[in-house]
Amino acid sequence: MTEATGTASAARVADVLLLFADGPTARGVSEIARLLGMPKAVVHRILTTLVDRRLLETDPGVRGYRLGPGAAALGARALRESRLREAAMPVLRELSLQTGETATVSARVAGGRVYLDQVQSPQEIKMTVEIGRRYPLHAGSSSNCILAFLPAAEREAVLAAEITAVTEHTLVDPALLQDRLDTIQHQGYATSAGERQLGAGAIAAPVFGLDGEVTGSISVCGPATRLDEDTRDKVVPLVRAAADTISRKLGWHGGLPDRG
Amino acid sequence: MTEATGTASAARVADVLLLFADGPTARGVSEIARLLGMPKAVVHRILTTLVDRRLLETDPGVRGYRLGPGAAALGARALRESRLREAAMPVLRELSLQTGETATVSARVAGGRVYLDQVQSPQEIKMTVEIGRRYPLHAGSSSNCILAFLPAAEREAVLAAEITAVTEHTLVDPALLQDRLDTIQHQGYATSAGERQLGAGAIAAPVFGLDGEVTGSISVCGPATRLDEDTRDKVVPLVRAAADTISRKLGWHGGLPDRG
DNA sequence: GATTTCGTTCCGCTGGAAGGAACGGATGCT
DNA sequence: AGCATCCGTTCCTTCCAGCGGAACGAAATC
Repeated sequence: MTEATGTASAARVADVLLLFADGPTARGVSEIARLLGMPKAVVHRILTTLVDRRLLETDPGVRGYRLGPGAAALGARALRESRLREAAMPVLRELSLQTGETATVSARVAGGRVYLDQVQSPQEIKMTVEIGRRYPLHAGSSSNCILAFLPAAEREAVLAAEITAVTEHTLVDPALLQDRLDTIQHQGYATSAGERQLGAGAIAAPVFGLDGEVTGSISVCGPATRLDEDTRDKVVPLVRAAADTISRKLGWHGGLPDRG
Repeated sequence: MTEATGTASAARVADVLLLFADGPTARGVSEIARLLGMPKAVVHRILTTLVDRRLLETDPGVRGYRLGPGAAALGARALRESRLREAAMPVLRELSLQTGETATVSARVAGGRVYLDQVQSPQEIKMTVEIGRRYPLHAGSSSNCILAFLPAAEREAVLAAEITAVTEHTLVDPALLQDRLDTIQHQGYATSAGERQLGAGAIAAPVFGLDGEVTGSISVCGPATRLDEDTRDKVVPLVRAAADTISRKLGWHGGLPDRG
């Protein structure tokens, strides 16, 4: 929204581009102009340039723009060479081995988080996630983990925004959600059951970067029937230890207020 | 290079971003400024903005910038929802079934092409490609296919640029390469053996978009020992037919000069 | 310790982008 | 069919935001 850093024109380009990260596959000039509060002429010029560079492409019938192969090349590399992902994967392999469930790693992005990668459970019935898909921060344990450890200002901005139920088990009351975030912040991990996907359970812990800010989270997830309260006691310390290991790999060197 | 369309400032942003599509993982301000011929101050401002939007992130020791999770979110979606990919995948499944080899689909991007997706061969010894990785247009059959059907101006620009050998079997003489491109354009498909990767063989055909321009290519690839001259005669018509099917799905409705 | 090279900051000038308005085509509603 | 709306695109003038040369401190190299 506010652009204090860098140049406003570059921010406009980035904002236009990021609009394509979720929502409808194709968007039109007027729609984008309305969403970002820019004149249509400006949006049109930016879109033209991005098409020229193949970051976007025009939809067949000349109605609307969508992501192009240039963005694909960029993103595939971003996924492949993410520092968080590289630090997490060996730890996740271990974690998946210990628990027998799928282990995932997510990174914080503007407006939510994305799954960077996963190590799939060897079991026949298992949970898998969609790499690179963006999810909001208010539902699910991987999301809530990030939200709970965000700087207060950013956290409140998310809570103030509209909260839409993803499933019937999503917490939609901001006050209740705030309570849960307090608990998560206090105990250093998050659990969830069916908030983002029905029948799924997960245990997640936050990952911190060099500067001490939360850069993402990891989770162990599977069918809710297997991740019951008994197994949870066994899994929680494993997930927390794994998250710590990854944070340290990223250069983080601190402690959590109410942790350990 | 030349920016006649849209705005120059947006083009600068796109160019900075696209620089991260290949080459070193992390790049510095001065390096980018040198590569793009911009003042350091400008590059620095753009980078600052892109970091703010999480399309880029700063490397640990504050030395250099690299792709961030925002780019990952963008690109994952671009791959997932590419029209070319969606049109190609069912056809590639069929093609892989018929040939027993790996089938791939590539899209043209600035400075080369990227693999959008593949259907892997069921055999134990098989060839696989790296999704999202960018390759130059002068080596390999998937690449040459695109190059051969590019508008003359663009093709000559590629040929004029420096041609570096990827393996010992890469054609580096522009004249010889031009001859091959003529052949490909004439017969409507391309074959290669070990140009991009030693021991690998491939048969590729171009895919055209609504406007009749080549938007990418598909290939059947595997160990060179299995893709010999005998099997080639069987595979070529299958690949050509598959490419035609995909082109038609994309709204293309024309014929090739020396084809059929 | 000297020197190069880095990332970052400052500031005055100017040229390119902004953006309101108008156009023509497509679509949908009555 | 006629009307109204909404779309993408283009035009043109005004002005302010970004350009970019230069200077700075830090860090790496020799």
